[in-house]
Amino acid sequence: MADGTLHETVARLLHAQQQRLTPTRTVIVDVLGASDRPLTIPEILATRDGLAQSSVYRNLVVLEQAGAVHRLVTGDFARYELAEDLTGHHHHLVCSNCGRIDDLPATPAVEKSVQAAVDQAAAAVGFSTQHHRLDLVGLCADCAN
Amino acid sequence: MADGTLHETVARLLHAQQQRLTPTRTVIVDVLGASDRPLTIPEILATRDGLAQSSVYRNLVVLEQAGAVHRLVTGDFARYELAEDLTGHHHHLVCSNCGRIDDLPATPAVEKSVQAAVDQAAAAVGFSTQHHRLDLVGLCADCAN
DNA sequence: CTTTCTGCAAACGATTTGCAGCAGC
DNA sequence: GCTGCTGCAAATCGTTTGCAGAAAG
Repeated sequence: MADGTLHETVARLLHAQQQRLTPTRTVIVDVLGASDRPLTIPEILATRDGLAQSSVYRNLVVLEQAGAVHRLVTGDFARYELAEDLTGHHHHLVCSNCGRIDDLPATPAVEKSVQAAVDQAAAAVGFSTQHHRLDLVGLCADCAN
Repeated sequence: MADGTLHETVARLLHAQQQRLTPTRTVIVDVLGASDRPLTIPEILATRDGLAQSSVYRNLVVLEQAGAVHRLVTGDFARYELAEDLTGHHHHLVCSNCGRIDDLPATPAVEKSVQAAVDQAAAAVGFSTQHHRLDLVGLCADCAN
């Protein structure tokens, strides 16, 4: 997705919540958009000087409520990524040794069978599925040696 | 799994780490084993009187390191369940409205396609998969109305 | 007896919030 | 001007840890 389009899309999501696309929010969206994996708050802060920690926290809440950003907690602290509407559906590779998390683009074959078989089982117990999360836990290339 | 067998299995896991199956640990294992969904610390504390919060936290760490208990963080705080070795592989139904999490037994069909297709994609980027986590996010029976 | 477990209370650290100043409309 | 955003510092809250007594071997 081109940057211009990304900014426009986020701006639209924010406006729907009576929120603006401020400079700080633009920076956060750019940082997340430039990464191929979910980032922690310290990682976001480290990319640019002049970002206040509390502002990043606060804006991530706003961006998450607007549906532009997704929060995920796997280890000891939270990580953030652009919402799948903006980046496309994907899964995560979680390294059980070093905690690193990478993105793995979804494969159509898996998606289809997951949706079909699991949604059916879920519906049987009265659960209406909105979306799913699939994480693979194992050793990343570095930790596997 | 019969209770006797469960206790024996957990005791064996603990002994492998030079740890004992103490009364508090037995209680925790029983509480988790009696539940069909992962429990929070407050929920565990509420089931029995006389449990000290710090002891529960400390013993859950020990039980997790021994491989008897699994910790998962989805919302604002952690939840615990018996390890899949003891309960069998399953997925989670996460209610996006009330935060409730229920277990969903794994279906052989999905497992097979997930393992095959996703593991292959992961291996292509140098990742060696140990296991996977599949959560369905949506509305539980109560919240769907 | 020595080592481990327990419970209390204090410490910790990631995240949240109150407040005063600044920017946008 | 009024309303919302920012940054600082203080508060919050789930979780961890130090310590002294109790329990297990």
